Amino acid sequence: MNDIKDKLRTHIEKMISLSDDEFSWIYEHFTFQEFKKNELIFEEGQPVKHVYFVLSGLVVLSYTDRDAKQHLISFAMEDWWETDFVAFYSKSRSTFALKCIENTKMLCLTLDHFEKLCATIQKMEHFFLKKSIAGHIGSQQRILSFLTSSAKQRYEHMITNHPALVQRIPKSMLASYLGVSRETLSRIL
Amino acid sequence: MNDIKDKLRTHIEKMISLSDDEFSWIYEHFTFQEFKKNELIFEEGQPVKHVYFVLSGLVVLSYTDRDAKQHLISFAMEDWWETDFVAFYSKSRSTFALKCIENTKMLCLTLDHFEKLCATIQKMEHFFLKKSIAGHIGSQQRILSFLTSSAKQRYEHMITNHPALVQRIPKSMLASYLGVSRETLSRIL
DNA sequence: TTGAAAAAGTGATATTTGTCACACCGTCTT
DNA sequence: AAGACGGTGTGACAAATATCACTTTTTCAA
Repeated sequence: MNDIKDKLRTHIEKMISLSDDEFSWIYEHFTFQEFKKNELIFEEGQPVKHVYFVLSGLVVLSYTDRDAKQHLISFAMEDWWETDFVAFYSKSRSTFALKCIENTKMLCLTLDHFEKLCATIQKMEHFFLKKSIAGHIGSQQRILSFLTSSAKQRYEHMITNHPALVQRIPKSMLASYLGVSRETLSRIL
Repeated sequence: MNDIKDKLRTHIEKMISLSDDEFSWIYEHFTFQEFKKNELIFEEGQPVKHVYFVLSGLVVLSYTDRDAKQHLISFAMEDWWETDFVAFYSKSRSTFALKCIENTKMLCLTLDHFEKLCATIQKMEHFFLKKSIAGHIGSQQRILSFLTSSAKQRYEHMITNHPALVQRIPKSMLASYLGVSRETLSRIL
């Protein structure tokens, strides 16, 4: 249990510093959950009650279009925060699914607790602002890669920038994340 | 001048509420700047000292690749915040250029002032967190459009969701923003 | 008013990528 | 050991999009 607390604390303290009391109080607002490989955390049409902090394992956020084709929006591994942010913040139903690629341990934070943390400890609002900005910048970089790069270049970019992630996912998933067909990715290699 | 103050205040108060004193103090941290059509606000390689709040007009954030080809990352019109966020937050040099498509009036906020506002008035940190989340969600939607949609569908999506913007920019720019060639967009219409 | 520059349309062709069909391989279960 | 299944590779062909060259239209300033 203490390694879980440490993991969250170390993560938050990369950006802000907290007293023992502050951290203990913060930690009380999270719940722990464990999921097995291939298990669905939530799926399309369901309410999204939490934002998830990944302690270990790997999850993927996906969208299924009218033709039942799956599109992978993002992966989240250790130290990442993930959820369907639209559904989470507006307390509405998800347009995405969140699924485990590996056995995964997560800390879960409800919107009410998220807002309570932000309102009570300003440093936490600051922390989440920084996280959100980083997320925004990451998304902008991905958009730029769609605008400027061929499928091959996007693949090579993944290999150099996220080699650990590439090792852990089947190539068919990587293809979907990169926005190319499985077959095209196979020929690119 | 008062219409400028009102514009900013109305914008911020859509999300949080402020006393007259609070707003006046906040407003003092901004500087006003006016640019002409086609003027560069900053370009690749320059430091980015401000985040810009667009009062009126239209600007575009762009990236130029090794082949000197321009790619349009985002547009910002009235009530939008824009800058090269990487360069702004890290006080480093820009990889993007910010250019005026129309005569544009903006309010400018330095990083130091941004941080001072956030640190002093928690509501402002809350405001910027909400803005950042909205930006992140917008980027994720755009990524999803690259994953799921053809050029034609992306174009139609723009027409229905940002008709005002489409009217104000040349089709060649719209093409670049959508990630297709000018000629392909022309044939799609 | 007119001429230059910018923006937009179009035909011909090349390139990239998707789709479908099928083969191959390893793992897991029974 | 046999069969089922997921993941992957590949050939043939179709569809989408890029590129190049050129024309037409629009805009705007001298």
